[in-house]
Amino acid sequence: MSVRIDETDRKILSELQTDAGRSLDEIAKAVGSSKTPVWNRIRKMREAGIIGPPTVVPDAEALGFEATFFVLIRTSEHEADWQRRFLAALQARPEVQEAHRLAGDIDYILKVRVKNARAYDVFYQALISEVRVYNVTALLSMEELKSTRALPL
Amino acid sequence: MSVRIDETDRKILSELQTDAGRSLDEIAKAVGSSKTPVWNRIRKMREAGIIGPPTVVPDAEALGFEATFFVLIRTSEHEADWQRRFLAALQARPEVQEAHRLAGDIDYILKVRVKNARAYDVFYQALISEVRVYNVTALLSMEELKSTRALPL
DNA sequence: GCTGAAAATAGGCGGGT
DNA sequence: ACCCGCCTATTTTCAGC
Repeated sequence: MSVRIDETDRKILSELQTDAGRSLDEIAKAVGSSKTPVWNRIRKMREAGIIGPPTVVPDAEALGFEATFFVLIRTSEHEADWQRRFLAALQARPEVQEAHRLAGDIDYILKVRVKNARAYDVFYQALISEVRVYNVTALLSMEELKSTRALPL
Repeated sequence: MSVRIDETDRKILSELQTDAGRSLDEIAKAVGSSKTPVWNRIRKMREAGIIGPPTVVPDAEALGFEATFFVLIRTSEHEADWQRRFLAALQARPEVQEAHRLAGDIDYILKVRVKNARAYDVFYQALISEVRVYNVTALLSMEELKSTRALPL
């Protein structure tokens, strides 16, 4: 399932992940190639699922999402059914922007974006009423120092 | 500096943050409006900085970035100069995808994406050689259950 | 697999309502 | 402020090399 990506593909991705709004001509010039081959490579990478659709990142602060929490979760339950319900709950809640299953002491970490601390409490109460967790620690972000999804290609 | 966003703007943002690749006509139809007003609203939101340029999210796994760490950092140093250097180090390192200054016990959390555990160690050694930290805990992600930057508008 | 051009489509802009 | 249609740029396809 691993895909072979050459240097040109990497350059194209690098351009797209910083600004996908430019014309093919500009991107082609930036990577030292021409329109058609660049277009073909992008199409192939889309089909291979290496890149998703272009998206726009809204400014959370400007839209009133002023509270970000990182939530560390321990659970004592590790049965398949519990996991399935927990996963479904995370997927269903739009305030959960990231969810990872971890190795070690802490079982899960979530990144939760909400309008304010009050809204976090609503989320938290709803979550623990849906699935049983052993211990939850919420870390409140005071300042977002960096936020990107760009990979160092 | 707060911007007034009405229901139509919210709908447009909602469309754009899931797929910015569709034509203006399609988006206009989806939000129940027409080309010109939608275009004007998008332009205004871009100018106001509410949305950045369209970008494409590459599939990290497919590109060989197979290790994600969440790094919890405690420090004893809180002088302005230390903070400045720490911030500069984070900005300069492309493997740092997120960095937040926290309230409470733990001072900072980072999300670090690297090719493998070995690469994380390289990053870690480089970081602690640049800035002094008191305590570092790395949480290794076993599975990315959810990852989005979309806001619930 | 690249080039260049042709066809299809969407962005951008002005006038009208 | 929105709707409509024109013009232009860009995307997408397809021939030939």
